[in-house]
Amino acid sequence: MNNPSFRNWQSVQEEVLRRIHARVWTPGNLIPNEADLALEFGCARTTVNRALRSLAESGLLDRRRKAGTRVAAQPVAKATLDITVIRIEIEDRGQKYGYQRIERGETVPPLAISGAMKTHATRPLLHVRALHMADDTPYAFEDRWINPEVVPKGLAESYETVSANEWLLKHAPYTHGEIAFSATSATSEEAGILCCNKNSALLTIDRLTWDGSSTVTKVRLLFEPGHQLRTNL
Amino acid sequence: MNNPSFRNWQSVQEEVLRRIHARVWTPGNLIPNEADLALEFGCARTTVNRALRSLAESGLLDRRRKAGTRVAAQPVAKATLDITVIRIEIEDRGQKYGYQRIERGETVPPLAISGAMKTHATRPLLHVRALHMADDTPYAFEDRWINPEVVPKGLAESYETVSANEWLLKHAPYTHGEIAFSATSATSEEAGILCCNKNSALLTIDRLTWDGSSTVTKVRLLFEPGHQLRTNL
DNA sequence: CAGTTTTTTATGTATGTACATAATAACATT
DNA sequence: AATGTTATTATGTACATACATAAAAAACTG
Repeated sequence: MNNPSFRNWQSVQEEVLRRIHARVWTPGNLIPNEADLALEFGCARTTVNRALRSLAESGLLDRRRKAGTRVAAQPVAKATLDITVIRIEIEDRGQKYGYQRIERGETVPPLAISGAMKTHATRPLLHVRALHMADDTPYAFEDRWINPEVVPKGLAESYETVSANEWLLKHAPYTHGEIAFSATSATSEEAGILCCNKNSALLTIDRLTWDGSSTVTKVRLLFEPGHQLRTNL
Repeated sequence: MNNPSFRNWQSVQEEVLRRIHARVWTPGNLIPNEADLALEFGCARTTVNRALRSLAESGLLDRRRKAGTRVAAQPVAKATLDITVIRIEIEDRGQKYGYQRIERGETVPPLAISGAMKTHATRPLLHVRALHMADDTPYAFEDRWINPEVVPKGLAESYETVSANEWLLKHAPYTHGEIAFSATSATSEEAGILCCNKNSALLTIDRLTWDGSSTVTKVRLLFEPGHQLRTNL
C-alpha cells in the first residue's frame, strides 16, 4: 500500500464514499473501526469521526456504539426541502413578487382547525387568506389561522401589504412544527382564486407550528397547477 | 454573572436556541464570537463551535469567517423527508405490504424520457410498471425506466416478486439524483390501477438518479389519493 | 442453563493547542 | 480618490489525549 494520506475530513469522506460506491464495503456490512481507518488514512481518529458522522447524518452509514459502523442496508435518501418565505422563493427565481390579501377576520374556526390547533372549540382565531403571485400570475393561495393568545401582536396587523407568511416568520418565534405534503383537488372557489380549472390537482402544504406547548399558527398553501418542489439527493 | 457552566455541546446549543427564542439575540444580528461564548459558558471553543456549526447546518444561524455569526434573518426551515424503499415505508406503518408487477418490457421510450435521461432517442430502455399495496389496497403506482447500459444485470430480472424500487437500491449504486414533488390528475388508466376516480389529485414523486455522468433510472411514483408525506420541522 | 454481573470495545465527545482560510479593516501607494 | 497591499480577526479544522457511554461479549452465579 502506498501512502495517499488523507489529511482532511472531506477527503476521508470522499474515499469512504468511493469505497461504498465501488462495493469495497457493501450495504449491511461492517466497515473497519475509526482507529484502524485513522491509521490507514494517516490522520487522527477525530478526523475520521468527523467524516463518518457526517455520512451517518445523511443516512448512508449506520453507526452504533460498540456495534461499529456499517453501510446502510437500505440507504435512506434524505430529501431536504428548504422552506422559506414565499416572497424570497419567487424572487430567487428571478420573478416579480406580487401579493394580495383576500380576507381577514376573527372567527371561530371549523372543528378540524381548532382540533388540530388544540384551541378551545368556541374561541375565535385570526383567519387570513391571501394570494401570492409570481410575475402577475397566481402562484400560491395561503389559508392561515393564527392563535391570538400566542401572537397577540398579530391582531394589530392588517396583512394587506405584508403577508402573514412573512410577518409571522419575523415576529412569532416557534420551537417546532409539523409539515405535510399532499395533493388536493381545487374547489371551485380555489380554482377561481388561482385562475385554474375546478378539480385541478394542486400541490398542497399543510404546516402547523408550535411555541412550546401551544400552537402558533396553522397554514395551508395551495400551489398553482403544475408546481414542483425540487431538490437534489 | 453566575456560573451555570455548559459542559457539553448539546446544552450550549440549547442555551443558544433559548436566547434566539427569547429574542436576546435577534434575527439578522451578530452574536458574540466563539471565544467569548466559550469563556462565558465555561467550556472550550471547540465545544461552542460544534453547537453553532450544527445550528448553522439546520439553517438557524449564518456564519462567515471573519464576519462572525448571526441569527438567520430569514430562517430557512429545512424539511427533511426520508425517502426509503416503499416496502419498508409500508411495513413501518404496521401494514401488510403487497406488490404486483403490471408490465415489463424493453421499449424505446417517449422523447420526454430519453431526453431527461440523456439516452439516445432510438435506444430501447427497460420499462417496468408496478403497483405497491398496503393492506391489500393500492398504495403507489411505480412507472420506471431503467438504463440497461448502466445496469446490465437489471435485464435479467423479472421484477415479478421484487420491485424495481427495491432491486435497484440494492444492486445499482448511484452518485446523485434529483427529486421533484408535484400533484397530478389521475388519467383513466392510472385511476384504474389505483382504484380511484379519474382526475383524482395524486401526490407525485419524480426521481432521476445518476451514476457519475450517466442516468441509472427515472421513476414516477403516483400515490393513492389523500396520501401525505409528513415530517417535523 | 437461565439470569445476572462484569469486562471489553467502538463510538461519542471535551479540551488545549496549533495552524488554515476567508473576509474585512487598515494602511500605503500612485 | 482609486487602487493595491498588508494586517487583523472570526471561523474552520487537525491533532493528541482523555474520559464518557452504550452495547455486545464474556464471566459468573445460583
